[in-house]
Amino acid sequence: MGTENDAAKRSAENAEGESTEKVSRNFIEMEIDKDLAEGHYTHVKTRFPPEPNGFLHIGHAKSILLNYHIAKEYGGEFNLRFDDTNPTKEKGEYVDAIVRDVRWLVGDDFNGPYFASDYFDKMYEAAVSLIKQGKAYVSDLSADEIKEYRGGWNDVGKDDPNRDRSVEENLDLFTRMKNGEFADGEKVLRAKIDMKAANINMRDPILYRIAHLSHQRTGDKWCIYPMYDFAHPLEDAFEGITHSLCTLEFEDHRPLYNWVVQNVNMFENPPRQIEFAKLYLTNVVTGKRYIKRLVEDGTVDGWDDPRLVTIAALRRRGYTPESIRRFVELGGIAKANSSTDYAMLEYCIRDDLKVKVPRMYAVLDPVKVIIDNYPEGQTEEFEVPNNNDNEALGTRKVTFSRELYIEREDFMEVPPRKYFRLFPGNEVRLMQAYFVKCVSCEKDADGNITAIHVTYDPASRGGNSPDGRKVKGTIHWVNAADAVPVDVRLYNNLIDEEKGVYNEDGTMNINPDSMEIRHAFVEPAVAAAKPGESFQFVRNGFFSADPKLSQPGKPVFGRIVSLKSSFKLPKTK
RNA sequence: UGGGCUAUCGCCAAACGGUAAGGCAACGGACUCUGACUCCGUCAUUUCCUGGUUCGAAUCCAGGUAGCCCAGCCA
Repeated sequence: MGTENDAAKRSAENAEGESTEKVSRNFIEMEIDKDLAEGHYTHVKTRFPPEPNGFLHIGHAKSILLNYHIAKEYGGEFNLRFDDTNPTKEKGEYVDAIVRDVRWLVGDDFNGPYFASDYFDKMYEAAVSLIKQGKAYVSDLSADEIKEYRGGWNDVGKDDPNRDRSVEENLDLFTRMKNGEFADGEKVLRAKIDMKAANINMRDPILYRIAHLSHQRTGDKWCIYPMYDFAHPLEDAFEGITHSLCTLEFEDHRPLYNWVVQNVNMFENPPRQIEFAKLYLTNVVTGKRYIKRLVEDGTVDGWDDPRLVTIAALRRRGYTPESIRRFVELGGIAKANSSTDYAMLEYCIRDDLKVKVPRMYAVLDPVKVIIDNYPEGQTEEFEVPNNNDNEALGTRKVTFSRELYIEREDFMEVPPRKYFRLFPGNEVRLMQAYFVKCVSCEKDADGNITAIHVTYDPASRGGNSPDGRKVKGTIHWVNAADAVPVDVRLYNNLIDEEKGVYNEDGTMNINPDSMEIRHAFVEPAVAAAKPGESFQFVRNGFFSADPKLSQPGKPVFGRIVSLKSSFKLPKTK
């Protein structure tokens, strides 16, 4: 009966991957094939290297899964490594959140987590090696001066006045930087490359800066911290990464990446960086500072608000790791900037949950139905399948009696053409129960429908009439006597899609109606849901008991995704 | 305006000189105890544009055009 679909079970299945036959190889696979064929590498090792400065979102899922699948495909390894080289931005709590997200997506099938900060000693040695080779020097220039000396796109840079310091002096100065003899910003270590390079990254990039800050993991051991462009290639190389997959904005950094791994003289077979396009979704907020603002101003109730597309939010909403993997897989890997339609994500979760979860009855906007010719006080039970497309999900009993609830939108006093549901004189099937025919309705003083009167055909018990009579409409219902009231949240896009996400002035176009709360009636089996448990509410979509909102014995449901529908009610009111 | 990258259906995306895959979306229709699912069908004579090479070009060449990224002691 119960569906024990918990994260642990999902994770355990993660490693297998879907059996989707791929028609062609992406450009990264082709590059790796070539590397292997030409003998540049004998194996493959990848990594996902987040900075622990915020929550991961759907875009990161692409990176995680790409790196993971590439490694698995070639029988290689996959590392999770935190790029924690800047203590001003990083927090330990993000480490835990990120590990949880990665684990949710790929299970325990990764090495690590490792930390860039664990390599600080070796990075320091690498810097010393560059200094000794005359390839790095300590600069006295201020940040502003360095910026000025670097020059712009249309001109070349000027040499740093300290560029030709002796090795001895550089060694001494760098040691003293490390020892804390200088204040923040007073000195930096720069690579000696080419101030005239067209690629600005190569104009003597900064390797180390001074920051008298306590680091999450290394405490006060260091007051100098390596810059990304120096640290990252080294981290990759230290770990024996072969293919360092990153996003397009780092293309300009690749020459520097190569310069570092080649010039520190520590690696005989250094890694190679390959860039791919980020995954963007249409009309969603992924920017950390924007999400932060939404959290802070209370527009959403945290980084895992189900309307967000952080991995934590998707998980809370009821998305499965399988659906995310499928989504990423369908999107493919390429170098063209693109924005995937949100409908693709919705397709993936519907497709995944379709046969996985039970299909039950929940009436989101209830109106009472009275079966005039059904004996008062009589009750009967129907045994109904939990999922017509998955017998393994078993059956359950639903009780039926004279008074029921149905959806308000399943009745119309004056129906438009092609309306198959209940209206005076029309007969419909109450799902799995009986045919009923509408006789009348009651209204309050304002004209609102308060009850609908029908008669039932006892011969149609179970939902079919022995005389072969057909009905065009089948509607779901719950028994008024034992239906359980629960709150159900319907989500709409957080963003006003007409206007797009961002405005020129940095504000966002928030949809004021991104959440509707419905006081619904559900059948008892649904009310017994455990947090995180998902269902299809027949004709209403897929729903999950929100783990953050649900209390023991009192679930609060959120809609993961609606069902597709080709039915459009003509405009009324 | 210098450097880097990218342009193939509404949205992703294959095709690697041999005559435009596939998915999502959409739209028809069949089926249906979910207006869902499923199933069938439609959906690029043309690949940003203009020339050129070739028996043959989305693929090669030349010249344009458009978009994205880069001037942090962020990653």
